[in-house]
Parts: sequence; structure tokens; C-alpha cells
Amino acid sequence: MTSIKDVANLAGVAVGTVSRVINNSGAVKPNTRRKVEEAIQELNYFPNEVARNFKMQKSKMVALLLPSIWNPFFSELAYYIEDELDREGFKLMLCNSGGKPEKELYYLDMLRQNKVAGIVGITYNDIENNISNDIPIVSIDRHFNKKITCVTSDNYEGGRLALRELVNAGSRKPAFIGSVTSVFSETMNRKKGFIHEAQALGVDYVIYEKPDPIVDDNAYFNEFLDKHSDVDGIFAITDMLAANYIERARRQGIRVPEDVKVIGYDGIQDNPYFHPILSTIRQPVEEMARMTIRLLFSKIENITLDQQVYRIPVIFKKGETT
Amino acid sequence: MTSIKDVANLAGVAVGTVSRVINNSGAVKPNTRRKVEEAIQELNYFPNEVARNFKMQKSKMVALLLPSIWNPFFSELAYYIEDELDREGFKLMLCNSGGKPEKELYYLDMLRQNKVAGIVGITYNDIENNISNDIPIVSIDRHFNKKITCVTSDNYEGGRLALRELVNAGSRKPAFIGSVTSVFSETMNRKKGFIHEAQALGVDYVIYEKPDPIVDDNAYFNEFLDKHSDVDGIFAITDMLAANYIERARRQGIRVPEDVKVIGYDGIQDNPYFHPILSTIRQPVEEMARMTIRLLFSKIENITLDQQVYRIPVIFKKGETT
DNA sequence: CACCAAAGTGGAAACGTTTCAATAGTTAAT
DNA sequence: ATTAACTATTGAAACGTTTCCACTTTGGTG
Repeated sequence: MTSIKDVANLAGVAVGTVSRVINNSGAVKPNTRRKVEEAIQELNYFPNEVARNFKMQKSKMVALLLPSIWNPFFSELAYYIEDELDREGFKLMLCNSGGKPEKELYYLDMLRQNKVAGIVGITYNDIENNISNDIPIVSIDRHFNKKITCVTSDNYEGGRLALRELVNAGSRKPAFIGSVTSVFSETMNRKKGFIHEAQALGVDYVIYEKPDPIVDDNAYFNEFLDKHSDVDGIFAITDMLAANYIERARRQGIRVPEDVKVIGYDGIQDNPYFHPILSTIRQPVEEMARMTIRLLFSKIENITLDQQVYRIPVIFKKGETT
Repeated sequence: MTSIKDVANLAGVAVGTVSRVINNSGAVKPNTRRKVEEAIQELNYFPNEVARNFKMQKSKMVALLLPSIWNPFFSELAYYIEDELDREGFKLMLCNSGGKPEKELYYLDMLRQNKVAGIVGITYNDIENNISNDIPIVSIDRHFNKKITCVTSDNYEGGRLALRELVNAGSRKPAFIGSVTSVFSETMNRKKGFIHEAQALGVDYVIYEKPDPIVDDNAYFNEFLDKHSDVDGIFAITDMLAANYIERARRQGIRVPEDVKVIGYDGIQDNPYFHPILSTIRQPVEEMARMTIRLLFSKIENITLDQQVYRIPVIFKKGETT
């Protein structure tokens, strides 16, 4: 492999000079620069990024640690994250943890050994104490404490919005359905917003949560449909859960939206080919992704941030289910 | 940062010895090993992977270069690819090219500079001539020539299977719809199989292709629906196109599957919550992903492969549209 | 007991950069 | 013509490993 030394030899200058030409650092005479550039051309030289990373003791690699890229919400997020990283010449490393704590820690260790510049974490477990202080992290939808900055959609307002939209659509007894997740999860605020708005409006409501992880999906839904036959509106904590509910309700002869209005959360449907087209609280995925990376860049550059949690507004996207 | 030297000092041995302990290479007395391990513990030392990569002139990083991770087919693929890589301690770098040739080349350059161990390429353009020989590549669904090994589903058999299933479902005049893609694309064999099987069975058929990229989607479908009102079966080159067709047909009062049977290709629906549930030729995504990586490992280890193209069998997955 | 092979260990070179102190070259003012 | 003040360049050290050669120790054999 041709190295900076070969270029220096051919151009008749010292390696330091070549380095300065490549990096546009320090002063170089136009004439010298030309000679060096010619040598680079001639030898088809390109800098060894690995050697650079080694010398500099830092890389332009950011890791995205999430449960599964297969999840459409995450894959959209990943798309924009990669795009934003690329704008600054950063690269993305993808790590699927499966949501397993031990795998999360395993990856965290690996990332430390690989001296990544930063981490975007979407984790189920509290990684706060297992991460060395020197590596910047921004998490999405999980708020641990001040070491890790959190970006999230405005779950609380989303919950309020969902309740209002259900009521607007005619629901008299709306229900929130979801799974109990980590105490650190920001998504629980969807429930909180839902409840508060129902109370503010004086609306009767139901909360129905399943323990996470799901042991018996069928049992969960059957019990719900049995117990709460008077419910005429559903706010599901995710679009997938909403779709799942609708499918099961349909089998029991419950019509959506005629009998029951349904609103999901996420906005994963980006094409109108599959039905039902969900009414949903749309997360501004692109904005979240880009903000996450910009915050991460700030942390990498040691700029202290003024907030611990950044909440991005959501919008209601009307589909066929309200 | 604590280095191998600190460990050596504390343990009272030479750096070489510590290295041998860490890598289990060469002989080390049990007693010495213990001392070193204690020092490692005490200092909370972990090896600097970047320095290692530098010294070894190779990394355990594999890049996945594809149009967009947002595409559900690719995100499933990426999931399994990462999983298979991880089994051998390899890491995955994700690159979205947007299908743009210049971005593909830009990434290829970057990957070369970063000395990745290998590349999985899902590209729209012929990258064959723009890649240095020394970096192993396996491509998915694109067959350029012998330098790049190709993994693909058995598109030809998939096409034949689709035709047969349409006929079985009662179609008398099936049509193939798709976009004209790169000549290197293996996916064109879907059409070939479809045609051959139709001819073999003596069935009347229609081929309707749109130029890629799509300039006017509406015009495309309107023209097709106009011109070919006698068509009673559709084999769409992808599931997304099938779903798109169904939606448009529905608006014109065409019922699926009563009036027209539809079969897609890919098998992207992994949950039964959204309708229509497509009848489709399911690509064995997991198997393709794992085989791709195993072939890549072989190339990395300089094992010569016996084939240029590896075709994996597909299956017909019956949905609601036939 | 002397010798030898094998096992264990030390030490230094090398990988390709960047950076920095030291040196050389240039310009402009006296 | 000398000097001062820059500008440009050189050359070497350093980053944290691995590897290889040379040296030392160990254990077994004649």
C-alpha cells in the first residue's frame, strides 16, 4: 500500500509537508503544494483512515444501538440518522440488541474498545451506569438522568391530542391500551397526557396495560374485549398495537370506526396502499433523527447542552379509523 | 487511557508477554498469565481495538451499501446480516446510497480508506470497475461479473411459480407489471420465468413495464388499466407495486381477487394486521442474509468460491389476493 | 553432570499518520 | 548589507498494538 512516505519521496519533500497539504493545515508554498498533489495523483495515493484514527485517538464513527432495525419506526429513524451523520463525514455503525440487557452491555463494551465518537441509544435498560463518562450518548425516548441527553416526541401532548381527537370523533368512553415498559421510558407520558386530558374534559376513560414482555397476546386482547365492551375509542401506544387491536376487534364483529374509533402512535405508514390507514399521532421522525445527531455533535465537541430532554411536537394524522 | 504498557509495568513483564496473554498466542507460564490477568483487572484495562486494526492493517468491519434502509425488505435483510456478522465478532457499517451512482462511488471510496474487511452491496450501478480488487464484495440481486459474487432468490423459478399460481387461481390472461431496471439486476429473471412458463402452458399473457425511475405513477397505472381491461391476473415485480396496483384498481371498481388475482414478490408483510394480505413469492430473506455473510467470510479468508451466483429457492405464500 | 531441545520471555521494530520543536528560507525595513 | 520577523520545511517522536528474533530458563536424556 502506498503511504504518505512514498508521496513525500516522489515529491521530494518531508512527510510532514505532505500531511499539511492533505489536511490544509499550516502554510505550504503553492509550488510545493503542486508538487505534492502531482505525486498523490501519480501514485494514486489516498490517506489511510485507520492510521489517522489511531494517531488522533478518535474516529468519525457513531453507533446506533437499538432493539431491531427490522422495526419500521427504527429503520426510518436510522435512515435519517445516517443521512445527517454523513453530512459531517461521519459513519454509522448499526447494533441490534434485541432489547436484551446483556447484549446491550456487550455492544457498549465493544463500542468503547472501538473508540467510537458517540452513541445513539434506544435501549430498554438503564445503560447510564455501564457507560464510561468519556463517550457522548444521546438516547431516543428513554430518559435516564443527566449524563445522557434524551430526544423524544412530545409524548405527553401526543396523549392529550389523541384523547381530544377521539372525543371529537364521537367517543364517549375511550381507552388507553399499551404495555408497561421501563420506568425510564418517555413513552409512558402518552398515557399520562391521555389521562390528564380526559380528566380535564370530564370524560370517562379506561386504562388497560399488559405486562411487558407479552406472554400471551391472545389472552390480553380477549380479556380486554370481554371486560370493556362499552369502550368506543382506543388510543394504542403504538401503531402496531392499534393495527393488532383492529384486526382482533374485526374478528369479533366490531367495526372500526363505526363502533370504535382508533388512534395509534408513531405514523409508520408512509404509503396509502395497506388498510386500515391508521389515524395516528405522527412522530416527526426526521426531525428527531437530525436533532439527535446535532446534539450528539455538540456533545462530541464538548459543548454543554442547556436541556436534558428535548421534546419535539407531534401532529395528528387522520386516517380511516376515526 | 491505560495501555498494554501499563499492564506490563504493573505485572512486571514485557509488553510482548501481555499481548500473548490477551491473544492466547504463543506460550505463557500459568504463573505469568495470572500476574498479567491480575494487572488487567486492577487497571481495568481493555485493548484498544483501533490500534489493533491499525497494526494488523485490517478491521472486523463490514459495510452494507444499499439504497435505503427505510425499505422494509432491506431492513429485514440488514437485521439478519448484522446478526450473522456479530456471530464472528464483526461489526456492521450502514451506508444509504439513495441509489445514486455518485453516492455509491463516494461510499466505496470511503470504505476503501477505512479498510473495511468486506462489503455487501445492493447497488443500482455497476460498481465492478470502481472497486479495488483487494476488497471482498458480495452483492445481493445484482450480477455484474465474476469479481463480485451474487446472492439472489431464485427469481426465474419465482416467476414461473407466480404464473402457475395465477393460472391455478383461475386467471386466463395474466400480466407481468414492473419497472425496467439495470441490466445487471437479477430481478429481471422474474419476468423471464413468468414468460417461459406462460409459453410452456400455452397461456395468453401481457407484459407491461414502466421506465425506471418513475416519472408519472398515475399515468402509468391509468394507461395500463385502460389498455388491458381484459387482464384478470397480475404478477407484480414487488409487493409494493402489487399493493399500489390493488389500491388503484379498487378505485376503479375492480375487485381483488374476484375480478383480478394478484401476486407480488418479496414477502415483506410479517404481520397480519394490514390488508390486503398479499399473495406473494416470498424471498427467504434470512437465508439470503446469512449465506451472503458466510460467502463474504470465505472471500475474506481468501477461499475461492465455486459459483458466481447463488440462487436460493422461493416459496409461494398465499394471502387474500388470489 | 553435561548437554540439548523446548518453552518462556524480553525488547525492539513496524504499521501510517499528525504534530511540534528546530531549522532554513524569504521578505522588508533599516 | 544587516537584521528582524515571518513563512516554509524538515525530521523525529508518539499513538498502542503485534510479531519476530534473540536470549534465558526449564526439564529431560545420555
